[in-house]
Amino acid sequence: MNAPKLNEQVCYALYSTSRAITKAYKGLLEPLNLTYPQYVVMMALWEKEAVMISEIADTTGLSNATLSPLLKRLESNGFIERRSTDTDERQKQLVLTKEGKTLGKKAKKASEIALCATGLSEKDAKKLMSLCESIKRQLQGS
Amino acid sequence: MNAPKLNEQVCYALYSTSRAITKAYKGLLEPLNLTYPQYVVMMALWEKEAVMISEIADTTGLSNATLSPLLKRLESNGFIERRSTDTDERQKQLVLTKEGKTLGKKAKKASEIALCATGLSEKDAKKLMSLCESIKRQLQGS
DNA sequence: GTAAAATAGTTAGTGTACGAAATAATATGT
DNA sequence: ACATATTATTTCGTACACTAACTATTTTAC
Repeated sequence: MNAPKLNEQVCYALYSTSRAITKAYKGLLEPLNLTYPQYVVMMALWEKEAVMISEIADTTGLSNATLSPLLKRLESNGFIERRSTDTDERQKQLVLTKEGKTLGKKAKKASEIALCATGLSEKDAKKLMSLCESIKRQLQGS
Repeated sequence: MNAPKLNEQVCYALYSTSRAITKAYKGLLEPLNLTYPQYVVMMALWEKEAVMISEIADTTGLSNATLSPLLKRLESNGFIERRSTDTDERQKQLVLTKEGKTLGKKAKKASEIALCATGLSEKDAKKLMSLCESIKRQLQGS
């Protein structure tokens, strides 16, 4: 039958590998009280400290609709605070709590273990990331 | 601050690229009445025709809990049938309907357009897939 | 031959993910 | 000035995605 085959699909390779990695991260992030998507959002915050929700949406590529409840969970876990701005009542600023900042250092170790677990050489890791970047650029453009 | 950075993470590169591709597929699969995960399951079925649910779980890496409702949707859309086996009342066999088989040919075109949209050369596509395979192997083993 | 272990699927509960509609506040055009 | 448009975020509805608990059928072990 002339139908697409699972093992020939670049897209499936990325999809399944991404899921495998998320699973591998689970054990590393659970002690930190984070899920993988929450960890992604925290990474965006560790780099910038005080940002609006839309900025996080831009840098992570996650939709506002996804972020809204996720950020509430991060807040109720005590990692961030959401305060509205003085100048514009619509936008909300995200600020790391002391606990949220501390988390950054612990997470550093988790990310190193995870990279190790992939078994990638530094060169392969770089290659993989550049291929991914090129795909994203291409898809954005079209 | 000594925290992990988004753009240095192989894992995030895969995670975000996979999401970008799924989004790109959306427009291609919508006319076929399929979501991306449903399309993945259908690919597994187009290769083997009559299989048990656990086999699909093995080949796709999706959990039974994920597959159970997804297969119900595929059934209610008329692409597959789920019948229980004579020999073992527990297991259910998945069989493609005529419509389900026809879908394979239409999907072939969608998958080609999607691969094109990534902008990858054949060589890069192969490289990417082999890197992904190596990561999955490594994570499975540990 | 029957109690206990194993197996195949489903269900429950939590947390993404997204598009589209809703809400609320600010900016703009006349 | 004030109706209209724009912007920032939330809510709604649908569909994954996973672990753990449950149900229902075999196996197996004694």
